[in-house]
Amino acid sequence: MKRWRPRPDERERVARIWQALADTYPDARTELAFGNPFELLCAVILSAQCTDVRVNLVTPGLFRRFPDARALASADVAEVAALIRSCGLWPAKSRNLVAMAGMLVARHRGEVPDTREALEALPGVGRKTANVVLAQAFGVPALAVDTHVFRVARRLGLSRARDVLGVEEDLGIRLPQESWAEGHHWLILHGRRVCVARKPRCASCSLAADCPGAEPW
DNA sequence: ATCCCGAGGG
DNA sequence: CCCTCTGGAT
Repeated sequence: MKRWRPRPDERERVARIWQALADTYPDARTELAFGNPFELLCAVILSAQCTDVRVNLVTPGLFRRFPDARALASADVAEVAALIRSCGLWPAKSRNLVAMAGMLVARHRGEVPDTREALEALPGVGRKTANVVLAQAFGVPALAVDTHVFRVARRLGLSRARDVLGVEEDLGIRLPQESWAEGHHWLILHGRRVCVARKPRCASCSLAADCPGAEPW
């Protein structure tokens, strides 16, 4: 089995893409600002299938009532559900939040672990959520690939954009070291504002010069 | 009607 | 691989 290597021209293209995203979305860092890894982890779990606006609406109340893993671990699931109801998927999310906090207390002294294995072992935490926490809370090079990121990568025609791992590798090769925390947000914003699912606004896309599918779609 | 800052389960 | 779970946006 031959080891995959990015072609030089694609490396340069990806570098240009990151630069364009950085220039286009200088406001990305402030969109999700949380005080500690615990709050970040909870907020990312809440954000599944739901906009950041609604997440930011419920998190203040949630964290005031349950400030840390120890408090949340002994919470009544129904009370958590009531606090996060407007975020959607609340049956699973509330159950997972309490169970997740319980595991933080039982296995990690109430702290958020900093390894992929430990994070993905938490209930309600998959690869995407683990990558967000790794990158934003611990500065670990990990690109979170959600449906927005995946769609953008696919339209850009990146060589391994057939699956999530391929997208991580395609885009990760040229993400600047100091930008791991924001890279994910740039792509999210781009996927929401410009490279939208139904009718992408290619005319006002800052990546159009490097996108093979700029016109049709 | 379709899709989404997913994950778990069949 | 498929499906379901919520509510909101478009």
